[in-house]
Amino acid sequence: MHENHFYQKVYLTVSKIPYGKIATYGQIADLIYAYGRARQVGWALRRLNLPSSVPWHRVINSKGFITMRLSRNGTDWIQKELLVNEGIKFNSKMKIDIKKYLWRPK
DNA sequence: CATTTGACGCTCT
DNA sequence: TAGAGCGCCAAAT
Repeated sequence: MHENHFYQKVYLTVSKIPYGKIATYGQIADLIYAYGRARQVGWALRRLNLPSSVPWHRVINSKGFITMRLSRNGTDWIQKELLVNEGIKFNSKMKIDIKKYLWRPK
């Protein structure tokens, strides 16, 4: 099916984010030539069965926050823990300095 | 089949 | 963390 192809491209691109770096949903969409489909990138990551070899935790929203939602069933907090383990700092508002950690693929 | 929801993000106010 | 409105569209209801 077509959407599976979309998901595979998401996973492949997310897998390229280096340790200690982060990317945004919109950035991943851009990289797979799916401009405007940031929301679907989120859907693709939500579908992963954890633990996963795909570094899903390195994708955050464009505001520099992890999207905290009850419906994530705790995976939002797991995401924070994984990022902290990679040396990523959060300020008192739980915001990440995107400029400092953003992955800039060459 | 219709409507709502949501791991998004941009513009305008 | 401003917040509302809108476009996006797969999945859930």
